[in-house]
Amino acid sequence: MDRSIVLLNISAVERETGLSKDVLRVWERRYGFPKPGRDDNTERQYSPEQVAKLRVIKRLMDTGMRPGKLMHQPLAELNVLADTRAGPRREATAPVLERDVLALVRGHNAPALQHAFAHLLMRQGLQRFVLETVATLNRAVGEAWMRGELQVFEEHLYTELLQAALRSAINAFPRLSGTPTVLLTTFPGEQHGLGLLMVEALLVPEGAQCISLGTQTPLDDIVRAALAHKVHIVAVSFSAAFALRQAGDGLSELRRHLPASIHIWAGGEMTRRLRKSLPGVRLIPDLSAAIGALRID
Amino acid sequence: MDRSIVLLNISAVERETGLSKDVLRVWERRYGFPKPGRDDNTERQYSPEQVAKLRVIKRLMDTGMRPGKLMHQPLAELNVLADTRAGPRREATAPVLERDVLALVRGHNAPALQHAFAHLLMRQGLQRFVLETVATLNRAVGEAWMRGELQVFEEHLYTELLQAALRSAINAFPRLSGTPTVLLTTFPGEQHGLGLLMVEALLVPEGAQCISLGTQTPLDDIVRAALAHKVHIVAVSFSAAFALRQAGDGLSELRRHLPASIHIWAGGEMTRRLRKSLPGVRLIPDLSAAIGALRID
DNA sequence: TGCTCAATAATGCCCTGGACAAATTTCTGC
DNA sequence: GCAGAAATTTGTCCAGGGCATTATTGAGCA
Repeated sequence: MDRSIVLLNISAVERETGLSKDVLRVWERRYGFPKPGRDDNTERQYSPEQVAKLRVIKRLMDTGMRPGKLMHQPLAELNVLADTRAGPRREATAPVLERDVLALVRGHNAPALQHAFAHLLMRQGLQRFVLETVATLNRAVGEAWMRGELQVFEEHLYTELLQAALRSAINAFPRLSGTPTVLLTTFPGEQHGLGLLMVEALLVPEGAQCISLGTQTPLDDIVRAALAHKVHIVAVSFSAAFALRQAGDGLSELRRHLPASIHIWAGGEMTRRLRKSLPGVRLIPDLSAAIGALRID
Repeated sequence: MDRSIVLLNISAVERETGLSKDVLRVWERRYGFPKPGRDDNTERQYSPEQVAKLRVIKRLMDTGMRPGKLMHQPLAELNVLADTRAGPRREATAPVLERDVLALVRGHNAPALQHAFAHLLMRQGLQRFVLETVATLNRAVGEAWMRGELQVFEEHLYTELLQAALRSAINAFPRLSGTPTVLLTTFPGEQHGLGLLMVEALLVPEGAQCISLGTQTPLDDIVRAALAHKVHIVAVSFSAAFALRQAGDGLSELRRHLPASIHIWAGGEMTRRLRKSLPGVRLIPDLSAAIGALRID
């Protein structure tokens, strides 16, 4: 095991940060950051520190901040910003629970974490678990990550075990042939599937029949699937990181290609940043809105 | 709902085909395909037909063919190639089963498909289900897709329901604190998680303790996770589409950063195309090899 | 002061065309 | 028939320019 510093080339940085090569190069030209070293062949070589800072910048931008302001701040300043941004901590809500679960994540105690999820789920029931516990925990995990208190792999383990717990619980419900039928998926480029699972977990107990296509379904195929399965609602989920523009364009496109009788829901963190209104698309900025929407649509 | 043809810009094609913008542009320059139209702003606008052909080309290249040979063939020729490539159909193995399941997929009968998976799983047991049924079905689904007999959304539904079935079954096993401990994940850029789930489904009944991080864990974090969880084996999965070069580099890097006492497994379709040998990395070209490796390592 | 609309700045994405290294295939001499 | 050299193929990177969209600022007005 050697300690040599691992330098990353531009496509590795693209993969790891979600920032395109074009953006990385244009930032360097315009802002002077990141200014990677060059290898023998004059190709960019990014240091792990640069990548770490880029990740934080990306995360802050996903909450609506602009790169010009962030680029020259030292990492410490960025963390302060992140803290401010996070808003007041709601200590009262469920601080003990959050702390306990975060402790398990940080302690790398997979069995205990799995057990904790199962336990909470049983005690609260699926819907309450999602609405109260999961929503809160997700926020806590996101904020901890932003403050640098959580490694990427720790977040991965959290997400993975949570997904496993939700999926098992959903599967335990008998598959009703009830109404309405909801098609769940994300657009190409959006790889976070936890949101889909959470929505499914809310809707299935309401008697809805959910058909999930997983993540990243091409637009054409969403349309085809909606028609083939004769669904009443198409629900698309977006994480905070998803490009606003793509989302807006995609949703309009979807609206144009689906018959008016099929409702479109757009949910997830990103939808709170959407400015322009999308006629014929129902925004579901928070999870509880999903259940409400179900009763209307 | 309008019928206007949907043209895609270059980044949409990148997302939908997995071919980078650079590759799309250089193919156009070198081979004259794809030659998209241009919009008012002289930006590339790809037709759905071009994208469909690109998808087939990509899939053929993932089996080892070279672009220069494929680029000028009409779509029909490519499909013939795909057929040839697929090798002799093993009609004898489980043709009825394959046909039945494929019929359910094509009939968009989600409840029946879910039921079929659950039924087969119960009858065969988890390991046999994975080794015999799932492996065969995956091949059949892949080939059907290549022949154009399956839509993307149909493949998505298949994958999604299969994953749900596997996850439930895995969850049903008591989480043993047994040995060895195996860390499962994929490299950044590899978003197919079905392989991970299949390996987990094989190992858990053997008494191994599996910790899955899901897909796309940065290299550094794989190392950190392996150390934090004190695992004996790190297993990384690659779909056929994964870039050979990246895989090789990444695995060597991983080997350099992990203590020698931790074994590294590389599995998935891609590993069959790997040429150069990777010292200290065990290749698991097919699933049954995983169980064998477990008994050795 | 507060508000609307226009001017300005910030930002992301696309483009061209050149270069090079790694991998693969073809050629050559034995 | 085969090892090794030469040629070809292929993916990725680079520089630097341009433009459309979005956000911010400023001006005029109620």
